[in-house]
Amino acid sequence: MFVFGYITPMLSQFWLLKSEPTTYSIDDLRRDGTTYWSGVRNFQARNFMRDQMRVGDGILFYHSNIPPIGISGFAEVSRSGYPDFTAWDPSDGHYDPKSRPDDPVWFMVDIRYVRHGREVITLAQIKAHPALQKMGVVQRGTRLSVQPVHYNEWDVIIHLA
DNA sequence: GCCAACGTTGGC
DNA sequence: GCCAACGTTGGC
Repeated sequence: MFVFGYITPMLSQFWLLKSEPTTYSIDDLRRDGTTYWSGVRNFQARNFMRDQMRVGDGILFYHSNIPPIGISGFAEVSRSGYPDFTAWDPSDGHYDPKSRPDDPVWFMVDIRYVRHGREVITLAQIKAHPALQKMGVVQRGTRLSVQPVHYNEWDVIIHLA
């Protein structure tokens, strides 16, 4: 746990964020250092970002769709939830006229790059690991792009990576 | 490219 | 409130 410098790790929370690497990859995050996690248009995922994610929370960065599919690296929350301004821009692909600056519907957080994994922890590895069977990414039909991760799962994964 | 599962929309 | 149709997600 000292990887992240936490004194009391149980006070932190852990999350998994999905991204298609052709859209935004762990390499992009390393280059940028930090980024805002905009464009999430799912209410449950929004609620996690708006209400629960806190500065310092650990993030598993997951590459979806394009092999190698799996956890490619680690990040942390660097700013807690605030309105996703891309929803207000008609020229943005994630524009949503129901969200307005005086009454925002969609929220985002900022995240900061921490490190790459030594190699991608593949979905196949996750599926094969007895301690990781409850993770959203291995449960049928769970498509949430922002999901909570249990401390025990986080612990297993950082030791794999 | 296929397709199952999901979330949203809109008619009623 | 129900539910069919539709668009999207995301593994394979």
